[in-house]
Amino acid sequence: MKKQLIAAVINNKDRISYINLNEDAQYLGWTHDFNIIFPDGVKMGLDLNKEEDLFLLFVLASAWSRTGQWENAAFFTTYLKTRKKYHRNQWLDDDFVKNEMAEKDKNAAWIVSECSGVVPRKKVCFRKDIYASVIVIAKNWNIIKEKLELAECLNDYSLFIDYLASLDGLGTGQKRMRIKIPLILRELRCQGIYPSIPGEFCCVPDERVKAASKELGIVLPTINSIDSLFKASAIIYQQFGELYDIPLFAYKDLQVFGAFKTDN
DNA sequence: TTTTCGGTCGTTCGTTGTAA
DNA sequence: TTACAACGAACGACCGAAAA
Repeated sequence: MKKQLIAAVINNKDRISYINLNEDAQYLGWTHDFNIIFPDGVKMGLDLNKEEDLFLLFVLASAWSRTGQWENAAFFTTYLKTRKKYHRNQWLDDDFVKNEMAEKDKNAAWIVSECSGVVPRKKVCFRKDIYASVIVIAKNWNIIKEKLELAECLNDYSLFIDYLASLDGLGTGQKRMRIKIPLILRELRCQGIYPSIPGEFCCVPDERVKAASKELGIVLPTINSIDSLFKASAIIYQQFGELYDIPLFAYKDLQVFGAFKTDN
């Protein structure tokens, strides 16, 4: 069953936007290529060597750390990238943020109409509460970078994880970000920025992934702490290795395509 | 007919409480 | 301590009714 799922992922890499595999079926990361294409033909992606794109990675993770379809977070990040709204100073300016919030619906409609590649399943919406989170990232940006570098130096990523998980307001309201922290680590690992990040830290056990795990009989702990989060991540990594959580995330989409059938 | 409004439902989190 | 279920927050999606 697991082998069939992995085979389905590899065989359908060109049909599903977020399955970014190279010729050797090596996973390149979600942000390597969003498969969202700008009118000038340029493809949306993040180059995490660049500071502004690294900033957007955190924005993506925080935006994704909320209810709603993943396309919302992806298009929000795409919008910020194409309009060059990825400098921390912009987000420390109240008027800039107010203006962004006031025009969020217009901007969401605009970016979807401009781009091709990914067809959102539902109407794309920029949630009004993500703006406060971008401000939190901007305010703490220098420390975030320091913690990341320190973690790499000491080869102890729990320093970075614990810090990020302690920041109020990266989730909805004053809540913290948790479930998408492994996404940040995975992208940094996949793009070779910090290759020493253990793969066990890199799998996201979100609702889609948990539901697929359950159907496949992969038992994950209930996630209500950093500890249980990374326990779940490690189990997924054990199962799918360098494909991380992608097979589980893609499970339902592959079934819809008829690319993967369950026996029962 | 088209647009706006209002209420309900669904979702995906993080947190809290409880029992093993 | 650890594991798990239940809860509540914070939205958006959806749909039908009312207004324009």
